[in-house]
Amino acid sequence: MATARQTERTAAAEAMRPHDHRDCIRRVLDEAERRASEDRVNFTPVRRHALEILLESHAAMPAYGLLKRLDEDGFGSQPPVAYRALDFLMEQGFVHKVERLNAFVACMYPHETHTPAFLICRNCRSVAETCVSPSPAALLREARAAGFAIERSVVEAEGLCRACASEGGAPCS
Amino acid sequence: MATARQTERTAAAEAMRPHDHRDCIRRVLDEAERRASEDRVNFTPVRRHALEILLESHAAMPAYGLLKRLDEDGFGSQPPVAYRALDFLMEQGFVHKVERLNAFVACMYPHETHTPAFLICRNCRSVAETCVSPSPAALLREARAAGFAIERSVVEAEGLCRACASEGGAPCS
DNA sequence: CTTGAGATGTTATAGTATAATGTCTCGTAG
DNA sequence: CTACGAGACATTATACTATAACATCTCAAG
Repeated sequence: MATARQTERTAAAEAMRPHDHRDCIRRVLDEAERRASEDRVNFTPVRRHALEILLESHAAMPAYGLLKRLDEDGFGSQPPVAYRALDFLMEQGFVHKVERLNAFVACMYPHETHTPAFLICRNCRSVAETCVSPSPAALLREARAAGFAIERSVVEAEGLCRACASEGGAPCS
Repeated sequence: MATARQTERTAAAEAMRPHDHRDCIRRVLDEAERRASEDRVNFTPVRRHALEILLESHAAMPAYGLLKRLDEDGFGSQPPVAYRALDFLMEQGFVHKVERLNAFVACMYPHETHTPAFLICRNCRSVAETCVSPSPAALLREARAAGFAIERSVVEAEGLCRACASEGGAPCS
């Protein structure tokens, strides 16, 4: 597990650092492809293309931003086009919704179910996803005491990424 | 700190259990009142009444639900009425937004700044707030490695509360 | 007095999401 | 072969959430 831990430790740092983004895209897209065919789900062109669009950056994209892109690329202009694709991608775990932003990001860890945690830059909207352990022990204790069955949870942390901080809060290039 | 820990351990259980809710209301309202006068902020009638409305239950209330109530009680019918009151209450830490629901709940711990964690029933929308420790160590490590400065964070856990589970998922009475 | 900040009033609009219904396609059971 | 049913997609309409922009009021400090 040495490599896994290494990856986990530096995932957010990597996501926020300039890097060859085509690698992210290819890696995640391949994995999604594989999972989809394995699970016998219908990874149609509009769904695949929606994922590709979301993979283009680590920033969260609003549904209507995605819709605009899909429309430009000939997939239709009505809201359900985007929301249906997003619903599918979220069901498969390929995409997460960042509630704080009402926006969506491609999952960087599509290979495993997990509790996502996000570092959300309030300035440039970049979103670094990290794999943290499932809900903290304290929360699980609380839930058990309350007879509450946790089905899914998320951690959303808002702040300033390194790039925006060093620019004094100015927008990212 | 024995009492504090006791409280912390059972907070969610208490919130989700039937209880004399007037105690919650009075306790939190008194505390808010005290804090407001201490901080010299203007706890105006509409702001106070908005908090009272949110305190009436442990369920999350949408902004337009609050607005409807405020309107019925003579405080005006336009969206800014509700959103301004909510902005104030959130700034003071008297109210939290539950992003998952686009809805608002009165804070049960208005006496201290904290990282809220919510147990959100997907069925009846009841929200139990618990005081967990600030962001888990793993997330802080990630953030530090990424040069990301966390300013605020929240944990939102969705699931089924005891009441809804025992009713087979039927709505709460 | 006056003036400036905070609170509120009012109108308009932007942004997010889903309901409801119909059509199309394609695999498959009969 | 063909009728059926499920899933995907098309289309229209509408509901819900949130903020911009500007006018007015009030009251305490200078």
